[in-house]
Amino acid sequence: MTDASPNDHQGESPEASRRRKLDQIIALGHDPWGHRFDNRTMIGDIRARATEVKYVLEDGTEIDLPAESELETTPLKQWASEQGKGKLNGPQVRAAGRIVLHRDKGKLQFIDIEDWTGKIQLFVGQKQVGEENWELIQCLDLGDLIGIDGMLRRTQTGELSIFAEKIHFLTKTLDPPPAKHVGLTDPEVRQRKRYVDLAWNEGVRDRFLDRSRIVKSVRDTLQKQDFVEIEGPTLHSIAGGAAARPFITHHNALDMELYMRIALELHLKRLMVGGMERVFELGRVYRNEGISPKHNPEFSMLEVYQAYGDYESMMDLTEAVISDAIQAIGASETLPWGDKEINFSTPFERKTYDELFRTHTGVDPQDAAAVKTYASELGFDVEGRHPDVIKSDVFEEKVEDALVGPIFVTDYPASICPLTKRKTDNPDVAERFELFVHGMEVANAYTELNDPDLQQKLFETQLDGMSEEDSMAKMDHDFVTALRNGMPPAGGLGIGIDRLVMLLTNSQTIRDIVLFPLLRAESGN
RNA sequence: GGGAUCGUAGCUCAGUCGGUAGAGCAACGGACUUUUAAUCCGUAGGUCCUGGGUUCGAGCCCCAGCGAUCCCA
Repeated sequence: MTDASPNDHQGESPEASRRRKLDQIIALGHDPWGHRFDNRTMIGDIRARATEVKYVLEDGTEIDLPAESELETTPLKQWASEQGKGKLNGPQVRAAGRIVLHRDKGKLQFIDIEDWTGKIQLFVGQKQVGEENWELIQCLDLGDLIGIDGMLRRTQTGELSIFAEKIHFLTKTLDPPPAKHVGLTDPEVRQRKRYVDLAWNEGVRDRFLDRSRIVKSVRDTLQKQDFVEIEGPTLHSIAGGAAARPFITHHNALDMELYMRIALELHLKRLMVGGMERVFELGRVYRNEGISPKHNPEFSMLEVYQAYGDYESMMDLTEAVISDAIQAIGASETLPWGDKEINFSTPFERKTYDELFRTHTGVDPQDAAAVKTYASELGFDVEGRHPDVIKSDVFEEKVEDALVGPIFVTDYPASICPLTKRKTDNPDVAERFELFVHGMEVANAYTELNDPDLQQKLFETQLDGMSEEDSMAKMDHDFVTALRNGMPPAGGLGIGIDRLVMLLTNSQTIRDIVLFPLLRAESGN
């Protein structure tokens, strides 16, 4: 070692210490930023090879080790001495990962490394790796990325470990990691520095990997049923298809206002006019509204359209999408939700809007005067408002939050559904359902309105007491023209992917399942 | 938009009545070749979110701002 005085580095910050080691790594002739590292085995796969570790007696007899569960109670050292003289032998392996724990016993170090399939302990001895490699090992810090060549064996206590023959330096981490086993707790920092959250907080990476599996599963389910995925425009000249305030932007060359899309609906329906009989899009939509545990301004939406179907075919499809997604993450039909549970066994419960309204309010949904009185007792502004708008306010307040589900709420008041086909025998009721789970709206589906004249009329009708922002009815002449060219009768379905992921991963806030949720810009930057 | 709570070492958190800024982990020096959040001895480390105010004196009290979390609209 050097002849530096004992307290040479006293008082240096954790970061300065890491920079000093970085320089030392360079001085030792290594690249602190590493290079390609071929032929490694994922740690999960290495762990699966534990059974290949044998105890070999002096006469060459190979004996299987006791099961992992027995090793917890019986020290391996004691077991080995009962078998007779011999030594442990296992496969030669190469791994790479981040240093997540470090126990320094002087001339012997135990280093736990982690890749995205698991963790494993490294047994690193000065004598075993040689003087040159040992000097490099003195430059390791928590968070560094290293590679290792060695034999897979077990320690005396039975811990599966790679016994290092050579350590390769792959990348220095200059920022000190958060407290071990505690990680980052400040939700703001966890979101701003998602890389740290992912690298160090328990379960975060798995949750986002589950999100990917769910999204893949949704696509697989639809593709198995011959739906094709398309990519519609995200810049719209009319922000239609939903009731929401859009983000507004501007195209310079055309000198025109454009809106970030708030829904996928109207372009997918245009495609059905064009003969694309089963289409879907799974993509981002943008709504310029408040941020809450259930709302991020940009979020992922699935919309599916099936020619010659109706809203009941969409119920079956919804159940298939969700059941398959649960399987894809290896979960069971009964999932935890905070201190409650969700039972996703199919078929989901189905109840009509009016039925639920009556149950939860005790008011006859057909009696507009009674509903109005009830609403004003709840403190709603009722004067000059359309009866169905009033009813809808009450429904949101008294019914939605009380729904545990999963439950399909069916048959909505037609007047608040300007894009939905009416029931043949009752034009006041729309063939629509919404799926609710623990008060959250997860899916929304219609038998699609394909009558161009009625569509035009509904676009022209602004319900009393409903602002343009609250209405789905935004005149879109081109869409009406499309319908005049023949859109088949169809079922359409929208699923909020973020909410589905929340429910399946027991995440109470959308910010835990969106990698980079919108945050205010950091001050000082 | 309104209300409540919070912001202290790299991380997690204490901080009493307004009176010299604390711990654990991480870091640094030392001991240890079978440890499991290793252990033991020692050392260093602070823009107490920002700006004002009250006070002999403010991490603490008051005002404003910034940021966050939760609830409500």
